Amino acid sequence: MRRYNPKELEPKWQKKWEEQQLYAAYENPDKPKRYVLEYFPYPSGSAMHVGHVRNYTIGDAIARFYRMRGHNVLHPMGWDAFGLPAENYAIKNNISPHQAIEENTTRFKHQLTQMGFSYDWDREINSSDPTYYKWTQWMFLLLFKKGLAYQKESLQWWCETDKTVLANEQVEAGKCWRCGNEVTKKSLNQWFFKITDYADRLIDDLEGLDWSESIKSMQRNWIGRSHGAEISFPVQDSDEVIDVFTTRPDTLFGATFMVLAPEHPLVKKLTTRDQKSNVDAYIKQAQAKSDVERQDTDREKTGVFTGAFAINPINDEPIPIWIADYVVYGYGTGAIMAVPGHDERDFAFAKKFDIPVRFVIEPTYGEKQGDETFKKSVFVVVRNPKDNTVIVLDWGPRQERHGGNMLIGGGVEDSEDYVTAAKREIAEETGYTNFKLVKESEFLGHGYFYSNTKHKNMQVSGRGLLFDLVDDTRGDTALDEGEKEKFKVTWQPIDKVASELDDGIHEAMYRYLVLDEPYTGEGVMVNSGEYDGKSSEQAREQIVSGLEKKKIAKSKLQYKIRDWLISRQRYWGAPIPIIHCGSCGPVPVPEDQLPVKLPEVETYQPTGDGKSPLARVSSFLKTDCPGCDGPAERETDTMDGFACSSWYFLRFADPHNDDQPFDPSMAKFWLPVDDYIGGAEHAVMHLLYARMWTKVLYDEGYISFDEPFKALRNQGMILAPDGRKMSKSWDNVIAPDDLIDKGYGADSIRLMELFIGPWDQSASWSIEGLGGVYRFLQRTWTLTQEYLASKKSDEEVHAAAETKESLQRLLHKTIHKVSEDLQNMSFNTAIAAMMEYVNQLYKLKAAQSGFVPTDAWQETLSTLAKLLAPFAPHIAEELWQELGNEASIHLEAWPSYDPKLLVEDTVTIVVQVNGKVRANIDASADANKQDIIEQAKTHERVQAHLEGKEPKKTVVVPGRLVNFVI
RNA sequence: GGCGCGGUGGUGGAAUUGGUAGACACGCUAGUCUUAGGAACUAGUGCCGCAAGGUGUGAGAGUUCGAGUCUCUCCCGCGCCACCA
Repeated sequence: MRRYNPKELEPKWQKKWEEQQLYAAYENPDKPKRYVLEYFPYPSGSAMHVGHVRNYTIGDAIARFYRMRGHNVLHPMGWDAFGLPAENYAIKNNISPHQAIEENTTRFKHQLTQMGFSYDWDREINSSDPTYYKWTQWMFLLLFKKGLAYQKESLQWWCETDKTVLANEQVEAGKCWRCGNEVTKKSLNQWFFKITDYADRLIDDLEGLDWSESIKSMQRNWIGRSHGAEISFPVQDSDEVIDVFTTRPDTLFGATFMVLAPEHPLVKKLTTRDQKSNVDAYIKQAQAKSDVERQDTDREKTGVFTGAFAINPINDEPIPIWIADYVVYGYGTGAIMAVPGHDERDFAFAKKFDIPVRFVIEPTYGEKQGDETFKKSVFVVVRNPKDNTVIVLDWGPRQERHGGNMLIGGGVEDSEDYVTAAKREIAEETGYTNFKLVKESEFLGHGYFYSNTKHKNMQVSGRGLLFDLVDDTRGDTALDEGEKEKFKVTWQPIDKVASELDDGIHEAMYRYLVLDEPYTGEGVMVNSGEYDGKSSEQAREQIVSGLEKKKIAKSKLQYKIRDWLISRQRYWGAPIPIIHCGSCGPVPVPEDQLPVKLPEVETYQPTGDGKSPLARVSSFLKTDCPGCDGPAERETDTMDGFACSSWYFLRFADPHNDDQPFDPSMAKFWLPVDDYIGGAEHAVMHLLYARMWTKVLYDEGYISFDEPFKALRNQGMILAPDGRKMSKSWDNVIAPDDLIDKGYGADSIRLMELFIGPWDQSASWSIEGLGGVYRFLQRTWTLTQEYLASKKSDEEVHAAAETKESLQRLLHKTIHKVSEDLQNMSFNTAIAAMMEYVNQLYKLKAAQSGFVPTDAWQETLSTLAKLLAPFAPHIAEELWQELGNEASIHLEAWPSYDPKLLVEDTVTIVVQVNGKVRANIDASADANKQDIIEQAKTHERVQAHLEGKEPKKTVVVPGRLVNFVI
């Protein structure tokens, strides 16, 4: 009998498939199309490990499944060869990028081939090839002509290690996405793509996409749209105006100062003579801080007064203008109106610099019912400074409009002031008598609730007061017997209380009195002139529309996303197709002169002087202006590698086109991508850029869809067996090549990648687990070989109808399960189902001591091979052909199942007594309820638990269970 | 702090509309066979218990004949964002 030897049979089939062009994609309109795409790799590392391989295994299983189901599948592969990853690899290994790409793509392609992935290699693309980047440059010119590419001198992220500027998206927590070193800022003249023009569409169109919620939210987060208003504050005794952006125009009356970012251009103009030295010193100090330092939220607020004042346009009040580094220049207008009463940062700043705080919104909580009885009230916190605890009244479980954890509270009598009332309430409700007033809230709180003691709807409005316990002298409470039981007096640690309080007013008061936090929520307007009494939501609209008429304010959407900076001061990228002419300015390279080829150079190392190495190549640099024929210079920066990957999925539809980036009819045929598979690391880089370019092409009429990737599948990471990320520095990298060498074979690796757990969850690689799936393949192999051996012995076989039927039932059940699971991408359970199936086949074989009848076994084993084909294509093909088939299994139709064979004649019914399983009985599938109940009752274990009693109630779920309730 | 995703044996993980919790695999235990090898095969394996039985899906409550699954409260872990006005 032949031994299972993947080392021999896998390369054999890989070669045959290649010769037969088995996986070539054709535009056949008779079949439904399916475009399955995995992120194309940077050929940057020395090799791929089993973590990378998972991505392609998932894609290949999907591609093969749909191919067998009669779809016209496009499953291409290429190389993201331009850009930092590839060039840094070359620098590190001291070779030219050309050579690095050549070597790495060869190695990667070999790795992919030996894994047996079904790519149409005829469509292979390489983004560093002139036939490709010609069209990347064409795309640049398209953006340029649309006014979506522009040049600007500005301060940008600069990576000193990689010696280039970076886009915002490419800086993660102040570190370069490639080398992980801290970035600095540098001012250079740079090219940008105007992605901000697409911000709204990039957010809104997420809605209809089949993407994970987490990626969508990352993109929304990144684009950072917030709704608010821009308001102009005139500067006192000056013609200057300070514009601010705020999401809370309703707090305008509470603005008691303004803050400009230290970099704000108005700072120099506004600063008065006597403040100049302070301001200059502060600016200098702010500049010295790294951006990472500046973003540290826990830092204490710093800032200085400019000496100037602005006029609050809503009430003409002069308010001081400060500068502080908690205001960032890049967002909004780089200036804010500061409302310390209703913003935590402004509050902290105001406290530190003794700036007045004005409260203009009072918290409200609860629904107003309309029939409330009004009561002037107090909300009282009693603190024990000795152990930092406070009194919380526990009114029992929180019900709809009463109960829960509360502060001390109560009504204020006509003869009392707030303090007197509060003292009385403390004594009455808790018995404590010796305490002193510490703080009283300047604002009121308004609560609407149902009083459980008075049995009616109440409105309470009043102040919050904080008392410190002097000693724990405690007299009797003044409660009726009935009242006493309604709540308990408890002492709780100070820092735990706020979120436990069940009433919004109590919480707001507590936060202000004890935690020193301002009120940032919604509420009712006060100290706001004509807006007093309105809700803050209402006032927000009305204040803006009122000022809008006077042209002082306008409602505005503000975004965090910045334009995409695409210039790179590096050699290894697509040259930006622009010529700078002294008289014509920046002129696009005429389309017929594309590509602007990357010149061969002796040294390509980045210079670090803010210019790309191309600036040293005079033959490249010097050219004639296409406009006026005068002497001119080429742009020497290259494009961000992410530009190349922003349209590659389109090129796969028509990879050899010399006249266009792609034929629109081809794009129309294949796109959008149906299944896009890759890691989550591109959430806000590639995926955002590619969506933008797609929208540009859509707007220009080149394509008929405006989202490139219908479904996005982010596979989970494969970790090393030690649970850490695979990395050379940890020395825990597992390469598929080694496993293949050891004899496991690509099929086992592929199976393991999927069986290890749900495809979208990360998992640690397990060599023992790999042994498990290998054993499964071997068992499948041996079963088939034994069958073939018995067939050849030419014995007379007796077709036992009963066995045939059980084989068929088992088979159709398995087809059903594997098909459903594949459809739902439940690869791990699909594989489990096949394992179970093979285990059962072994048992059946043993039970009948051999393979009878032959024809049913032939069908069983051939179909098993088909089910295995998307996962383990080599062994599936080998067994298929050994079973006597000529054509490739991968051209076969996916097996279908007969629903009739899924229905069992007899079913196992669970018998429960009081919900606990007591017995299993077998009953025919169509038995009626009464029969089943009778049958269940007679079971001895059931009888023991029924104890001779008649069930109070009997629940029957047909075909599943009987439950007797006694 | 905000948003998103999770929590099931020794381990990775299974469980249609609520209906036998732990499929499948790893590991472990015992056995069979063997050129005694980290092979193959057979049986067992949530926990407590000799057993009958009890108990069990992060914790607590609720709905239900019945809850891993639904509702509420809380705890823990991971990811992303965060002085963004």
